[in-house]
Amino acid sequence: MNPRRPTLADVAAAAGVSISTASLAFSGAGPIAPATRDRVLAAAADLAYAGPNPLGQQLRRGRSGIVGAVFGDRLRRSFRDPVSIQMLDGLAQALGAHDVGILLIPSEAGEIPPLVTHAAMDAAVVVLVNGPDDAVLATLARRGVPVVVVEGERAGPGRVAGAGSTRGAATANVGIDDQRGTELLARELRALGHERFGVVSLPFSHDRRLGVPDPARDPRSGYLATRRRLDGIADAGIVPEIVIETPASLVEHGRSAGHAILSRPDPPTAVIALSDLLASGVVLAARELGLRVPGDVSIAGFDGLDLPWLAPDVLTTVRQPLAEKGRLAGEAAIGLIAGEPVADVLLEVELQLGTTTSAPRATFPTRAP
Amino acid sequence: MNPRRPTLADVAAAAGVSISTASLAFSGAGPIAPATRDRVLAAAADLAYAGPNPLGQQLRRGRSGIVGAVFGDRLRRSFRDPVSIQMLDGLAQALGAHDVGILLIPSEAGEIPPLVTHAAMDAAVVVLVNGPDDAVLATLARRGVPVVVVEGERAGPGRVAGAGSTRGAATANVGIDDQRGTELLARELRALGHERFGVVSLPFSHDRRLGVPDPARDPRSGYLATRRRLDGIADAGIVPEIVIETPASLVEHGRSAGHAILSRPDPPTAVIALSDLLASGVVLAARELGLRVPGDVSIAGFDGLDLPWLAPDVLTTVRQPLAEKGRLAGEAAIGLIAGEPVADVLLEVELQLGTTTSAPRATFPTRAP
DNA sequence: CCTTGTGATCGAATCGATTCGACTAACTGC
DNA sequence: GCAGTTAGTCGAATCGATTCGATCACAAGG
Repeated sequence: MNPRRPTLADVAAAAGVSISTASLAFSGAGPIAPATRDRVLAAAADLAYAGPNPLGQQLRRGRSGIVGAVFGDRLRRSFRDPVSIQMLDGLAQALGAHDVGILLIPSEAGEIPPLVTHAAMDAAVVVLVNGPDDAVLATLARRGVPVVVVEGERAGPGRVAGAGSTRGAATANVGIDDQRGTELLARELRALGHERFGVVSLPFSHDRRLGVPDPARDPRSGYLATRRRLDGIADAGIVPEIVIETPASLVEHGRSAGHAILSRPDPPTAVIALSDLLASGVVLAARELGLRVPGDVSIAGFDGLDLPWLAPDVLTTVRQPLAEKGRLAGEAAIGLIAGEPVADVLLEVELQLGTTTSAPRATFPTRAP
Repeated sequence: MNPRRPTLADVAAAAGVSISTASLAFSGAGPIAPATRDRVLAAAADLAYAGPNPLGQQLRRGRSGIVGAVFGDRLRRSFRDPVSIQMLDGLAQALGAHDVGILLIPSEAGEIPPLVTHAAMDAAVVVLVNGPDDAVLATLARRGVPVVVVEGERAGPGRVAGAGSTRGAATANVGIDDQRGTELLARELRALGHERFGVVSLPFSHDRRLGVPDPARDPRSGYLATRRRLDGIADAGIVPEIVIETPASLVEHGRSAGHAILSRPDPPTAVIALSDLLASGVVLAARELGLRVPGDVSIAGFDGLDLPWLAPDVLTTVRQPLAEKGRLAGEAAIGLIAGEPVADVLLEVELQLGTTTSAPRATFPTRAP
């Protein structure tokens, strides 16, 4: 159709000015006579020139205006979870305020997506990290891409980025206090009088399965947030009677796990699920089994989501500031790109009591109905 | 720290070869002696050179390797809907197969996001379009970005892209047969004996509200998919007793609308919701009002999602191939980028009967319990 | 009248790669 | 032994912009 899109040079020629002047007309960075600018813009309109080619700008500036968002799974799975979405929403807000775009990078287990190795990005936000030696992090470090890790290794005071031989670029951490969250929850349930616990866990590692964890697979090599939440339960001095690992934070997995736990001969009186979606599945399972919540079994979650379909029940849970977490991750990325020193962030969580927890049913029936 | 990242020129110098030869060592496009290549790669490893700078490649190739995905709303809202997610998942798969990344572009009502005007992209996928004169589409056309429209204007046989003065780039359409979908659904309910209908609608336009539609606002200027689904109901010869517009496809909005419709003095016997999420909210509302589904009221949706929390009910709905739609949109984008002619796609939908619809309760009670 | 200052414009270098055409040297075939 | 290939390498142009420093004209100041 058309031989070629017009370039700044074409516009300059048509307006009878030099390329540098034409550039000034668009960027406004430098003195230019209003008449000249108008002439250039008129010529641009004439040629249907839609503004400077971003590719040229990017090369010149050494910036792509893009931050990669690496999620540790297929989008279908990651994004069925409102937790990821709210995070992403906060991230988009923070980056959008600086005209920075988000490049979506789903990362299947174990593989390094080509986008991680080849795509242009000024920084990356990596969510759901396995260990600190994650291959994705290593690749990004080698490329010199500044990285914000969300829910990764807990930051120490004197933390230094870039392990190994490769001098990696700057790194920042953003996360919540998972461990304290489940500890609060577990202590609360203990205080209510519960002594026998079941736990429905998030996946330990990329190697997803459903069932009772295999001791041979060390949870300590798995998702850090999962490990911390389990540790929090242990911190409260609780040893669960049964732990069931799920392949993902989804209602249906919670439901299966709930059935597995609650249809045992003498089920625990309290079930802690490591996410709200899982917990809501456990509530559904309890209802299906004819158990009253919290009369027969107390159920608690983690995240603080709105779960409209659980009405009239309201889940007892630990609220974490999800959008805030995303926003801070975005701002950290912006800071790293600007070359500023960026401090690690650990967000506080908050116990939020709902209607799904209460004291366990008495072993000896009381006289009240 | 380090003065500057090494470039291909540095590597070439270190290996004692020319820049062009060094380039060959990485790209493999052209003859090169194995020994030379090894020398170059060794030098690269030595300098911690992580491969050619994408920015340089992009400028040279004239391709960014990025497709923009424009969603007509905040991510938080768009992505709380599994419909968008599954689409996005299919899109990511198709584009990922060609090493093309997705740039996320949330687009608030009315505004043109800066990313649409400034970001580098080889093509764009635009979802949830208002009218064909959408400002975003116009901007992309002016920039010469090929566009795949999902759920936009229905394609005619001799469709020509680029309205107005700007010779826009190529365009393709991908969508489903919404109209036929709701028509099937409505006919089915009619065949069951229903005569009095309520409709819970998706938003008509960006101007979101909740309530009975204002006749002053012409739905014909709003979301095309919403309009088509309403038209399908009309095609079945049905005039609903009440239509309620919701601000978004979310369970809680369906629940509110369900309460509004079902708590009327003499409610309709069948409610058609234009999405499954809305329909599931209506089911919840019915349960809360003590109505039996489908005994007292039949409820149907649209999309064909898994709704685990509705168990043991299974929604009667119209299944649309969501991931497939995303995949096809991605492949269309790839085709447009390659400059191939791309045909419009209209995907078939399928009526899927569940447990939430049946014949209406008889006006004269039958003797059976 | 000459100097100094300033606003407007331009030329050329630069960002980091790819790729075409030219050149060299070694190798084949007669 | 010489013409014709061919594999390997290199120089230079190119992609489309930004930006620094130089130039030039004109006005103000002494």
